[in-house]
Amino acid sequence: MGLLPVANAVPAYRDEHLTIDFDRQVAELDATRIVLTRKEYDLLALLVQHAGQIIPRDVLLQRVWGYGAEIRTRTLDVHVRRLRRKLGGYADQYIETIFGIGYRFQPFHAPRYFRQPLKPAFAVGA
Amino acid sequence: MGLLPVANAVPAYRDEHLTIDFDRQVAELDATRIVLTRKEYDLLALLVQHAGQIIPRDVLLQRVWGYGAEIRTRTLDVHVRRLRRKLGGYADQYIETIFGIGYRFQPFHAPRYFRQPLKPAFAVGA
DNA sequence: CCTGCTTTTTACAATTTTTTTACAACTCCC
DNA sequence: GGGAGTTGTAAAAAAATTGTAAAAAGCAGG
Repeated sequence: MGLLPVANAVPAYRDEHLTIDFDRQVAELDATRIVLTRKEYDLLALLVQHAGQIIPRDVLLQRVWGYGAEIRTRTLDVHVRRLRRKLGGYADQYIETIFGIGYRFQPFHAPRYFRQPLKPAFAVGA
Repeated sequence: MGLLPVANAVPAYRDEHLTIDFDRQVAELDATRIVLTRKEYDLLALLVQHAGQIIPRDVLLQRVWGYGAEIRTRTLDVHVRRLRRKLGGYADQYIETIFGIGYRFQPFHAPRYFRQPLKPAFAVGA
């Protein structure tokens, strides 16, 4: 008699502060539910499901919004901002901006992003 | 044991204010019978039998009305409204709207679905 | 075919979410 | 440091969803 879609059970994401139940589409931060709108959830879920990987803007816009490369919009930035707010103080720990490329979700303890200088930059003195 | 075997005895729902006898298809609010039409009862029963779970609109329309995804109607909203009216002052405690998804019945004391005010994000660092 | 009740539709108001806009702030490279 | 390009942000505008009252449509029993 199972009538509610419980078909494909995707394992939840969980770390020290954040839990995301992909089946129930529910997120918790420090054991308190954070209420996400659909787009917010979709975006967060996509990022978290690829934790540690940089996801380019155009991929996010394609997967969450269905937008093609020709569309110019700031809605991704705005949604990232709202997500970050809802992630409270851990926001920048979790969602990194990869300048010129896109965004990356990192588990709480993961090493942060540092851009690789193109030149070896050995000039120590100054 | 029981001299009068009850066919399929589904345990009734019961909380501080509301009782629903699924076998007799009868509901009581604060010990007073509330008269429900068939559709109203079907809808309430489905929600209550999955108390705590969000049930999407399309699932409700499928299960109670037999409608497929292509049908566009407001009858679900109207029935929810009438149910709420009959649930008196507890209405919004019991039947939550999950925007963009569907509805959820919550037992009287269950934690509610509400949006916490996004506070200005305390500096979390140690 | 009336009558009373239930259900659905309609039309619009209210609410919530999403997108756009406009500008500030930032990054990178010269 | 300066400038072009990118991202952050608040606020307004637009779009989508839900709430509601009232009319219309169905449906049984007489």
